[in-house]
Amino acid sequence: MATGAKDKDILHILQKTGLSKTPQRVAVLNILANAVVPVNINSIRQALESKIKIDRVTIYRILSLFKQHMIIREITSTSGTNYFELATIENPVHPHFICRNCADLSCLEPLTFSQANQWLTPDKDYSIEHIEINISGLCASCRNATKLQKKSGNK
Amino acid sequence: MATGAKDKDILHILQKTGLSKTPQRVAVLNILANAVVPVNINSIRQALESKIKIDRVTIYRILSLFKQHMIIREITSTSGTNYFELATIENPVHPHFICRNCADLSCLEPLTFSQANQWLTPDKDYSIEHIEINISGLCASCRNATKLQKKSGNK
DNA sequence: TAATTATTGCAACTGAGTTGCATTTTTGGT
DNA sequence: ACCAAAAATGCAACTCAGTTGCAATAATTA
Repeated sequence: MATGAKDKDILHILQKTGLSKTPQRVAVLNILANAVVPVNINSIRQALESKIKIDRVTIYRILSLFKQHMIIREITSTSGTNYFELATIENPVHPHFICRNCADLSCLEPLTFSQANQWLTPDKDYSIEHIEINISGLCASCRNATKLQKKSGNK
Repeated sequence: MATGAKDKDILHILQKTGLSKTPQRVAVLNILANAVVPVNINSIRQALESKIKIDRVTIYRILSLFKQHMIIREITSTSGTNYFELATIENPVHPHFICRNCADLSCLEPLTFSQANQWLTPDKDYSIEHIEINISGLCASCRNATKLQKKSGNK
């Protein structure tokens, strides 16, 4: 996202959803709103440990709450921990790329829900609520690093 | 898949990849080859506990090995545990549907790797090796159950 | 068949995510 | 601004998936 969201915007989001605006929630939402790439719990903790007292359980609960209220989306990753990103109209559902080497997660070109929905719905016995597209391989930097390693003859 | 794979086919797969054919590997591969839907470790354990002595660590190691040798694909699920399915030409990469209520996983219409690749590749700095599309919502039976609950006034 | 190599089982561990409960903080009415 | 009720947080302890080290066992080969 990296929209440079201001505190005013953050408070507005919480107010709109009827959630009480505790320092912890504001802080977590701040991180999510200013994140360039989706973040996992560890990076949230790390970013907050110098700024505010917050327990990891609290972060889990806040993220769960935000997800319930559709403020954020959860991205299932193969790397063991899940990632989160702000769910706004400006940031629609899109595929993600996960490097199998460094486990870095990045966003790919967005597609609208209805596009994806239409594309892969043969029948409609079930109801589609969430589409998640995860792509893995090697990111540019890991790819180059691998090439260099091969050239220099390292393992 | 449910291709009704015979023991002969199973042994052939192992032989082709140069893996030694231990009873444990044959047993696990048998389950995967005859599974109608992708299976997780727990269902593999359950299916095998009356047939053969096998430790859960061994199952993890066998699955990891099969994945390395491209015999199977791993499906990341939001339900906490991952699923596995046979990776054959007859069973190409395809989206999966996970019910948010009962966590049942089922397969949707397949799409070729190149279709998906072409569709969502804006640039090619990174190298795509694996595409995973997970869709969640309510499956037909959970959807109906929910409707019934609402009608009868239960929570 | 013996020796080498690979595989399995067991125990113990790590790390993500959850739960119960006491304490603290918000909130809403006065 | 204050106080009671309700909600949120912190802490400890837990569950469960997946991993690691190592000794015991089974498969391969010569």
